[in-house]
Amino acid sequence: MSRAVTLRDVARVADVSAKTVSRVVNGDAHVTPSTRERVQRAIDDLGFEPNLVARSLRVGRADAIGLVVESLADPFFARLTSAVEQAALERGLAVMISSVGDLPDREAVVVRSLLVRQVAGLIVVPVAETHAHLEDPRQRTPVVFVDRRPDGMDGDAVVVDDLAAAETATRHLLAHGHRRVGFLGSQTRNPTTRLRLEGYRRALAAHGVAEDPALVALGAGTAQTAREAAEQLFAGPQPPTAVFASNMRCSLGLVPFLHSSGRTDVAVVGFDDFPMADSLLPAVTVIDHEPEAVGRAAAERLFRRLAEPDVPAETVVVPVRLVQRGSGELPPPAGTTGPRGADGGEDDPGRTTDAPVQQDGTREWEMAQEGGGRS
Amino acid sequence: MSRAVTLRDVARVADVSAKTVSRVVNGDAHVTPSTRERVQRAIDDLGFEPNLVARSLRVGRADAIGLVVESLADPFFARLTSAVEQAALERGLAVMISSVGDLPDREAVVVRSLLVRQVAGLIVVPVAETHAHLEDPRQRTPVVFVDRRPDGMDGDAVVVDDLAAAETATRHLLAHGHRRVGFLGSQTRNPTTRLRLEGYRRALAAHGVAEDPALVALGAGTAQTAREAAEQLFAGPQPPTAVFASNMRCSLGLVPFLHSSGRTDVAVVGFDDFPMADSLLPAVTVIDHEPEAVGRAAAERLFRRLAEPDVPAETVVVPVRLVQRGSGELPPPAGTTGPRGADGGEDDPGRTTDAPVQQDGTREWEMAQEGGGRS
DNA sequence: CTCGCCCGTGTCAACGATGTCAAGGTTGAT
DNA sequence: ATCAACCTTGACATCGTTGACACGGGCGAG
Repeated sequence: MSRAVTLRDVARVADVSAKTVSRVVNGDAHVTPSTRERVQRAIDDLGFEPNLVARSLRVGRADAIGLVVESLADPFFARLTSAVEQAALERGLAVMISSVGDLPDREAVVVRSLLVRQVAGLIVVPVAETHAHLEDPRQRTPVVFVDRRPDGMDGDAVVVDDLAAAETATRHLLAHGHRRVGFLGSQTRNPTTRLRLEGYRRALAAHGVAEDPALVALGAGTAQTAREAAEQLFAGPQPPTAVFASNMRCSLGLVPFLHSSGRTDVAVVGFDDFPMADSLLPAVTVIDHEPEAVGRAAAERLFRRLAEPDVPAETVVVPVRLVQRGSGELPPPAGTTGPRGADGGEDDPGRTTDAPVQQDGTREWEMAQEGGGRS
Repeated sequence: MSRAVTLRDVARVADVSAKTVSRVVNGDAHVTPSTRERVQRAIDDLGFEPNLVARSLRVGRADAIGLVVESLADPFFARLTSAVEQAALERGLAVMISSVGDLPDREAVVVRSLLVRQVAGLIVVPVAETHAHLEDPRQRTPVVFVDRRPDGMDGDAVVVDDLAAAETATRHLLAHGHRRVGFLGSQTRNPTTRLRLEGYRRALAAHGVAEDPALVALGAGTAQTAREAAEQLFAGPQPPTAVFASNMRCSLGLVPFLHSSGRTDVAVVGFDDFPMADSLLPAVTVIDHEPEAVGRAAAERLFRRLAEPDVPAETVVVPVRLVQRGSGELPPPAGTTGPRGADGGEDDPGRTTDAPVQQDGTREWEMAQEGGGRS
């Protein structure tokens, strides 16, 4: 259990000052090659590794970023996390990760726990109802919001156009003749859910369909509770003939329920693609957005801000697309349909791009200046 | 952009020394109530938050643990990570995470990057071929291996009995009459894959079935490459009638391939449960082990070691069970079967527990002293 | 040749917290 | 009353690194 090797140890062996060793370690150009070589040899001989905690204290910032997500068990956030971690590693930054779970109040706690560790920046999936706990720290630590933006806060964000995407999904079902379209979501205090619910409502309104409160099931925070919410949705006297599952966990609860109860005739569109979606019968139609793309965009945005603290805030809108696989194109059972035929003419065949611009596969994203495009 | 509030600032306001503030912050009992109250008020007034980086430097350890997994995009590791993070949060520890991806050499890099940040301990899913890069640091930083144990290393570990589980899975297929059973796995330098392949071989041998190299497909590191490997498996003149997918990514590649090519008559047993497995037709039979249980057990083990560095190393074996859902019980097509009937008498009906002991739902795990149970 | 500049290197202090030790005060036992 | 033991509190050094600054020497410009 010998003490770790420090700069001073190296300095003694190389017969220079600690400062010079520091210069070599940090690749400072102002070191004579011969000195550099001597120091380097001492470093190698002793197996010196710089203590990043000490460095962090000295420079006032840890070389780590914090990531706060809703749930790591959700494959969407897991893949997002993976992309962030990847991008951070390329820049030599560590990633401290925290998940909030379904206790929104914990967001403030985990954010604080990251801030006291002096993270250089934060990427946050906002979950809490208010974000006052972020206002103050943002003066010192840049924050990039991802997946959604908290109410009334400006700043950098990487989002999808939830409202438009949800409206598209719902219109898709309506266009296939459904009039009793269910909505499955988590909490309305979750801004994402609220926006998606609003999109759902707009689609209904556009089609002149009155909203039936019995068709809106909320409280689906996990696959388990989503399943229960779905059960209730179908327990009523007039169950839906189609359902919009407004996030991956909802799909993961809804779809197994429909399968296990033999209701695979119900049309489904899910928000977020999920594993196996295209191997089910029918395969599940989804609104897809790549979590890796979202994660990477958020990380890049944060890095840019760390490099240039004073550039104006940007909102990156990640495109989504409707992937038609079958479940979303099921017709309603005879007798429940409205005036339109089952083959609604609203959608393009095949894969339809509903987002403002199509991703081109590189890292070019549509960028919108602050405030653009949100309602 | 005002400077952060420090101990000294609080000390000045409360008219005490910095040391006393430190005592209050750390709950030291030797402070007069009146002083404590005065200091506390100053802390609240100023909004003081201790700088954990400074504390870490002083005490020589960061209050964070490192977690190194193979891939966060794999839901198994994502859920494991979630459990570790949860357990760490309860103890006020941060979690720094790194994934290795499919470049085993990166393991040493990411481990190093965590060590220089002075993590108090590491939880590592071993991926690299050698773990010499861990030998030395382990003197200072405890390491718990999880999911598998690297060759020839002792120390704390939380594992599943890969060999026995894979043998069980393969026997299950053989018992249902299959004689051409395929194996889908990643790399044989991955100890997990090697053990599972060995289990597969033992099952074949036990049933007197000769191994056919054409039925062993390796190199499936991602769902995509797994799909390609599966395609090759079925491209040969004598394709398998059953396949053992030796990890989740393999299942995630194999199953969609079988579905999209209309080969849902092929029997499948997967290692690791995956989302939607029970909603597919046929539902997928799997060897299930709870990633949350594995993660939590690893975290608990690490915490115990941090508290008592000198207790002997322990290996925690997490139980697995075979979950029969249909795909693993499919009979071989007529004409390919051996002497046994389709309804092999080897397995119990319903859910079978193959691990040494059944988990009882609490945190009691079967503990094995070092060296027990591995071959 | 001299002045000034830059280059290589070193000295010193500081980042913000805490361990060590000691001072002064109080309490209790004799 | 006296002394020991204890309690509260503070001064100081220190964790390992880096920023600010200084110093001496070489070199180019005038």
